[in-house]
Amino acid sequence: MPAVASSTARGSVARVLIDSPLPQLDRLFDYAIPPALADAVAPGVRVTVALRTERRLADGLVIEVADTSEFDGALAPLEAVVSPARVLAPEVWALARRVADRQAGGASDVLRLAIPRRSVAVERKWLERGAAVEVPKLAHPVEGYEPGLIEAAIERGGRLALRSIPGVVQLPGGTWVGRWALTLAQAAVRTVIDGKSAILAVPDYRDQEQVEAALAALAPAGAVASLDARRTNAQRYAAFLGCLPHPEAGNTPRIIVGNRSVVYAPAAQLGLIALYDDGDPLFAEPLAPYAHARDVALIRQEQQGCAVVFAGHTRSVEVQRLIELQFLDEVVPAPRVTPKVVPTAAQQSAQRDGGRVPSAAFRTATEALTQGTVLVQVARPGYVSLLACQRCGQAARCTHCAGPLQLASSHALPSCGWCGKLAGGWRCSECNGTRFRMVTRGSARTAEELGRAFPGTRVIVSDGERPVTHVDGEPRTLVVATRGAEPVAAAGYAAVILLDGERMLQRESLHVGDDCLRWWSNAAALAAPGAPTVLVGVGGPLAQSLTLWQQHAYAAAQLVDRKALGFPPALRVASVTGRAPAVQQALQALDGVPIRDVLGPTPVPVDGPHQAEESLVRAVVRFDYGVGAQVATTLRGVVLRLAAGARRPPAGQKRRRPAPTLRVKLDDPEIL
DNA sequence: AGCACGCCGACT
DNA sequence: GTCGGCGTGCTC
Repeated sequence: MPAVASSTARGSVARVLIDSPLPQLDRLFDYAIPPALADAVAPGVRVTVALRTERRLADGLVIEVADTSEFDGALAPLEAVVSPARVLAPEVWALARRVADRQAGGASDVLRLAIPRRSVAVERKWLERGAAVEVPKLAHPVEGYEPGLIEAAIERGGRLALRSIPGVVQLPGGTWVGRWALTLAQAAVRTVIDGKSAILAVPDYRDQEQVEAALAALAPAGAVASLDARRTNAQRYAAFLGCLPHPEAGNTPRIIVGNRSVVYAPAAQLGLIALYDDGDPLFAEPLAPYAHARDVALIRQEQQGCAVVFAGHTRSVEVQRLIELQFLDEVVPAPRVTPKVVPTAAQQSAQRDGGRVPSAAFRTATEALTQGTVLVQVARPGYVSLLACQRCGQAARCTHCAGPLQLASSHALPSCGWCGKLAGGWRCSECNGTRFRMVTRGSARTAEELGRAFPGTRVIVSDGERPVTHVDGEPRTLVVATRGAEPVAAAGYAAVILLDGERMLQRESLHVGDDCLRWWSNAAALAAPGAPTVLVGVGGPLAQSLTLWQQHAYAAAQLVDRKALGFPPALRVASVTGRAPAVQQALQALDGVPIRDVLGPTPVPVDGPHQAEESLVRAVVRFDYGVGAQVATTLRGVVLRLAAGARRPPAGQKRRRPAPTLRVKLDDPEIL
């Protein structure tokens, strides 16, 4: 390759991050800027560079333009500048680097979430025309809280845990949205009027639609950008470019709405990041390095001094911890709004509904149906379902205790719901059949049953597959929705029946309680003022925190438990998965680090069509927040060393994809 | 990941 | 002699 001597001319060196998931390449490489490209090279532009040979080209991003290089060797020249768009803002780079370091991962993997794939046509249009950005003229106070409190926090870059106001509200256009969405929109509008951008992150697109509707009522369309994964890449890229400072138009504050990855958006003059319902598992990034949007928001708050707001009807244990550390300030609605929630026992069901609705809930629903629409929340027809003999339909029973057999997941052995024994060689007691059939009571079945129980009623089903976003709220209408798929009813529901509480609680997970409370609270928040919410068949502290609308009390109690057990978020965890020697090496490397303890290594159950030969083990490391950085860098070092030594199997052998030698996952919510 | 470099066995 | 096998190591 034509080597260029280390140059000392002004701005002649480009520091480039190579777009690669390889840990060995997760650092900056210096390239000489050929005079022909000097005008086009700037921090944040996409480039192509030669890697080791002229023929091997890689994509990269210019991080910095410098005068000299530390590299003692001849710098290779930049191959080309892909486009003049500066897609990586300096502050987003700083964020990505910090997030990657914290998660023991690579910055390129983080940037994949921050920068959409390039679309040439979209980019050309943007460069030619720019984006018409309008700023709302009228400031709206953030209503329903102590006047000026939230506005002041936004201005000073404060950190808030905001209890959302339950209920629904009608927007000037006529649409009804959750009251929480209006709060976020008002806060965001206030932020742009102050000359700063706002990022609003929501779990899914149905939440996003509500926020967008609320924003449409308060701000001109040009002030809002939507960056969700549901759009085509071209649409996302167009919205993304719209947030960037335009070469001619300059940068204007925006309101940027999206799902978990919107926390990386290139917001000009960032003033506010708000997350709604941060306990929703959708905020946990499933791609390496698995950074949670909540953590990213907190890092960005620290780096950029913007305000951060965690809003919702429930309180995640993580946010509760931050409140107790006085890192977040708690803000409650003023005046307080409390839905009317009544718990009821599961027994004494009415006859015609398939035995599902207790009489108290039945009476409530019957009465409410004359007034308006009633919401019935049911569990998802998931895997906590009962089993029956495939041949004769007889319910499958445990051979030891005659309890009902269940499936915990798609590929688990059936087990007894009472004694937990695995049902290995099960045979039907009636017909000696050996195969199962799942008996689920999904939303459709429930709808059918309820239709019979409430004659003359229109039944609308909303579930994950066919979600309904809005219903008109007319009387004699029953909405059967799986948890999380509840439509917004005009003027709010006349009653909300939370039907499958008991079944939802059967899932085994560290945070079933938190999840259930979140599902129930979000449904209860859709009720009309004064309309009853009936929680069926659940008692205890969980039911109490819902009926008193004091979800924070449950979170506080949970945190006490987690502290006692040494579970997150009382401390942090890292899971290390790989073949036994690799995991061993990782644990040895942690020898000098003051971690709490190590659980395992234990064999990882092999799922899917993988060969059992590649048996993997996993160890879980527990440590205090203070040593997080040390743990992350240590584990990253091991990943790096192993990556260097990793070799593919001898040629000619079957071509299986080489599993990553070591997978490190920090703060995995599914752990333990 | 790729790709080149390097150090041992069969060859025109 | 040297062509080319694939184990090793690096990428400005």
